[in-house]
Amino acid sequence: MTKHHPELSLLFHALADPTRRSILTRLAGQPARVTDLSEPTGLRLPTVMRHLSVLEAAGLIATVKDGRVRTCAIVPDALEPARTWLDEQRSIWEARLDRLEALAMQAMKERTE
Amino acid sequence: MTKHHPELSLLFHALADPTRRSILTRLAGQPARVTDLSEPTGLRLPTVMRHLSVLEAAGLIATVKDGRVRTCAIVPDALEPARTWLDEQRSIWEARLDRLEALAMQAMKERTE
DNA sequence: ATGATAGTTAGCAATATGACTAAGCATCAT
DNA sequence: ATGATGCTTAGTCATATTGCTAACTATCAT
Repeated sequence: MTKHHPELSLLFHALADPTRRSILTRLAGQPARVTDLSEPTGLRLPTVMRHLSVLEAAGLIATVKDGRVRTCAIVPDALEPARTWLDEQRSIWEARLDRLEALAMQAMKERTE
Repeated sequence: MTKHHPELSLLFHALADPTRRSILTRLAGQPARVTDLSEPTGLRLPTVMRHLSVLEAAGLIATVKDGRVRTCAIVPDALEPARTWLDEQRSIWEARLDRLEALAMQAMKERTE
């Protein structure tokens, strides 16, 4: 157990920044050039580039350069590992709750005997 | 749009660290003392404390001190905001895919005319 | 060929992160 | 009352993050 999941770390880290999340939601609407992403955020181009490379390293976006224009788009399935992990945890955490409940019922039962 | 979600940032940031994820899965099994969490990770107590305070700030765990022992436990619903955000994104991203698909079909249709 | 446009690279500054040691404080057991 | 135990605080260190400016490269339009 306790596996290393560098992929998950990259993903969650990428999602932890509000600027990057807003870039993602922007790209969810439609692909965009780097400059298009710079304007609404009010950030300079190099700063946006940094965020894009973090997103790309996490597999959340893909980019292609055509002439001097780089176009960025979301990678639809990229969120799956995060979702999967959250779901796994939820089921484990719920199982724990069920056990607690069972213990509580056992305790009540014993008290009435 | 483009709301600030400090809560989400804290959550994702907390989940981005493998040590913290392993602490969470450890706690999912059963509550534990700080020392119990220190041993398997091989980290010193102050380091574990730091991670615990990050987890607590994100609302992922709750701790109580009884005598000199602090007991840590997961907060079952704490992952919900993350799950909700991921689900929202997925539905938006999928809607975008549907639109792309519609466009592609339109293009094919026009080509055959 | 010149200038404007789009992106990139390099480097800086402030702050945050993640680990540690050393020392302190508050119990608990004897 | 004393020592061991469990946590806490303070302070250090190395590295990473997030923003910037300035200077560079590559393309496109004229």
